[in-house]
Amino acid sequence: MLTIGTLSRKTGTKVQTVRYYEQIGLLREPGRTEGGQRRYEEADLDRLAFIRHARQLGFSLDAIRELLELSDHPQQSCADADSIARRQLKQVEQRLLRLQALQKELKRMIVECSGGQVADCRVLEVLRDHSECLTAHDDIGS
Amino acid sequence: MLTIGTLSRKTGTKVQTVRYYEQIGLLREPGRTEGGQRRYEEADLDRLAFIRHARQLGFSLDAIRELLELSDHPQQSCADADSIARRQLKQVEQRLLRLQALQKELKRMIVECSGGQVADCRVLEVLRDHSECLTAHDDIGS
DNA sequence: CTTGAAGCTCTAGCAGCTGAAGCTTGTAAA
DNA sequence: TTTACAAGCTTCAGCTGCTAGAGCTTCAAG
Repeated sequence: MLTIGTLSRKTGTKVQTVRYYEQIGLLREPGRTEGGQRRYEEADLDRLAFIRHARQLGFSLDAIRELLELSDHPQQSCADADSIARRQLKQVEQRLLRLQALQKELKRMIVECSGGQVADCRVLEVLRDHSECLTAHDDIGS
Repeated sequence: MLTIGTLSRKTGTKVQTVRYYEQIGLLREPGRTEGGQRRYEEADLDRLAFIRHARQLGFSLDAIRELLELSDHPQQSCADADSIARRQLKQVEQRLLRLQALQKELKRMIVECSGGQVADCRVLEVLRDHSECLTAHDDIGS
């Protein structure tokens, strides 16, 4: 019999977020006290921990839904879970490439301006003139 | 006299997005034809290009607002622009670290499951058991 | 003069939460 | 047993940065 607050504390999830997960169907509707407060079981804690862990690894809620679906049916082939993880890895690697490009660009922008005026500011200059850009960055970095 | 479509094409911004930038005050309200269609000048194109470029470098719209504010007042010291860029770089570097950790973790998760069943799936196992995690990842990776 | 692309406004929706208002319940100490 | 107050509840709105769609009007070329 765990309160929502306990779940929240044990998993580092905000109380509202727990309720939100219930609302979107990631967590089941738990039992209630007579007064209407939620009371959870250990299994709910595990499930929430699973969700949070997956979120920390960057999985979307939809991907997590799939993963939970899979782990609820242990007979199936695990190829699906594997492919979800691979998809995820691919995304992460793409983001890494983009961020590395941005890092390079930003470092290049930041030169000592030691009291100079905005008119001569390298930072603004680089932003103003895309052609100065070393890196082809055509997508919005997230 | 540029149409919104021209601006859109030249900067790779969706038409809706241009109107959105106007709505939130990043772009000025342009002149209109008698029929009510927007007509822009070259300066608007430059400003939009600046905005898009900054977005591509990962600056938030708020940061961009500040940068535009600065570049509109060329007398000022450029220390502010520099510090915005540095802040941005710091953020990028933090994200990089996180993503690198995630990449490591995901790679570790993905082992050949060669037709195995979900019950033995490493991917799900790792997600289920946080303690298997090599990396301390306590924040949500975006 | 007609056609069709491109423009317009307005509204709603996406992910993934988060905060606040205003109320009720649970629990532990006095 | 009463009372105080933390923690729960629901509902709604808002965040970022767009994007899509409905349903209409305007512009420009042929």
